[in-house]
Amino acid sequence: MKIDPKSSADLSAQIAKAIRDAIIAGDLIVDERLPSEAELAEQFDVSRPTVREALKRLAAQSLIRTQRGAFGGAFVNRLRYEEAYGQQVTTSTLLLSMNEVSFDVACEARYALERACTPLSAQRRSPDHLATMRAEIHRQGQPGLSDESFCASDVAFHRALVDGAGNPVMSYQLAGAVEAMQPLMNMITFTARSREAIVGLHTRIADALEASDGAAAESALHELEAYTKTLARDVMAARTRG
Amino acid sequence: MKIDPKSSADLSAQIAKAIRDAIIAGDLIVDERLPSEAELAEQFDVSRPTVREALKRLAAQSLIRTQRGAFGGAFVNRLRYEEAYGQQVTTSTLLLSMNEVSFDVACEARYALERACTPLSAQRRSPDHLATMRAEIHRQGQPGLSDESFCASDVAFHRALVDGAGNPVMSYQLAGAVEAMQPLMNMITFTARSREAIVGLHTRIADALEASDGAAAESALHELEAYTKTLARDVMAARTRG
DNA sequence: AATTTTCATTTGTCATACAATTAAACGTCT
DNA sequence: AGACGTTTAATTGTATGACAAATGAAAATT
Repeated sequence: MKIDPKSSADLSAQIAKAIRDAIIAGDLIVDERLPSEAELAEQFDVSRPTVREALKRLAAQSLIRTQRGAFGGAFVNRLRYEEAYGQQVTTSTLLLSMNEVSFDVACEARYALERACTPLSAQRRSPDHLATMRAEIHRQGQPGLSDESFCASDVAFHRALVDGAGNPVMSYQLAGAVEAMQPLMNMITFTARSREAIVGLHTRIADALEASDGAAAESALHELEAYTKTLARDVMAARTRG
Repeated sequence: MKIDPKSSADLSAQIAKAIRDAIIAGDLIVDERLPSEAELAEQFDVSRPTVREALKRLAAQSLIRTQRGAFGGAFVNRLRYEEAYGQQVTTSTLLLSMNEVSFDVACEARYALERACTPLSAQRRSPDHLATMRAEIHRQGQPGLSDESFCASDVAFHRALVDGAGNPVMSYQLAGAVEAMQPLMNMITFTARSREAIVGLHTRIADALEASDGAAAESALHELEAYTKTLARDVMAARTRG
């Protein structure tokens, strides 16, 4: 685990990279304790603040966790799905907000990936998943629900759909695609009429999954994608006129 | 932009969160310069090393970049697809390696998502994408190619397939799913016979995309998934016996 | 006008010190 | 002996001050 003295990069970045590579390569295993900051400083021949900056970089990626006190220190962190979700969502959200991604492009990606889960979800969804979907559908039909709550419920519904596929890797991958869309969706004003249409499509999806009919669910998702794009287009048009 | 003095979390983590939230909320826009470290230290009422640790956390997520010298400082970074790819791949790779995800589960997720790109790729792939795929297929047929190079070429092939969909958000989302599998794929020894089978399926996929036949491409991808799982099972079986 | 020099600003790094936390080791009392 | 509080050593968290290195602007010089 060495650093390149003639590199132009920050020392803390180099040290972070060296440790990160060691973790990825399996030289440092989960829950293994890294040397103390003082020891690392000596090993890399830098000061402790520099080592600390490197460790904070790794902590920001959830690669390590630190614990104070005697027998504390920095430990290789087992990356949990939950933490990975969070990073995925943050990254995806920023990517969408900073790169002028059109609503249609983001929407297309999201629904295409979601449809990929549908056949599996039709086979494997548990009664729990179905119950969650039904509950969210009911919630979406409540009058007086704010647009933001409606969106949040929408995300919960789709998340249940994705989780129904019973593949945690897919759930993780989809988290970014679905949740990162939420800020974009929040720009839409959902009229009673459009909510009714969406609830109808959600019901069709839930029914199809209950009947283990993947194709029907996929078809409803296609329609939902098209309808969502239409809603967004209307919002844009109204905004341009106003 | 405030921090909570009674929180138990590290000050640097709180400060990083405050700035990150400001970026996500749009209070700090792309290329905007943050106050100098000294000013931030004063604003948050902490020392400069603490501020620096916070900034390094943000730099690790590519949220900011720093520049030395007069009129230098920390700037809000435009998150590029390339950087987002990198983080996605790192996170996904660690997730797969640390959570004892079975090969089948990872493989299923990858091919399911990839199939989601196929119909779009069949419609939109450019001659360039096709040429890349053909080139990689040719490469994969070369005798004397190492297993690692074969895997790398495989990734390049599938990446061209995904990019062919012409949706950068999908390409970004898929980067993790495809590249994170590589370490798992590298465990497989590809015999001349199995390479031939894979090249054959790749050719079918390329042909289907050239003919704009999404269904045929999807079908070939399904077979490729099944075949890959079979290969992995054989390796596992051999390892158990040996 | 072009070039060089100076200079102020800012990040990068170092050294040192102290506070806060924590678990183990130790000692005391029952 | 065992339960329970106390000390202690190790380690991270934070602060202070200093200097080096880079960098662009401004001033001085040719």
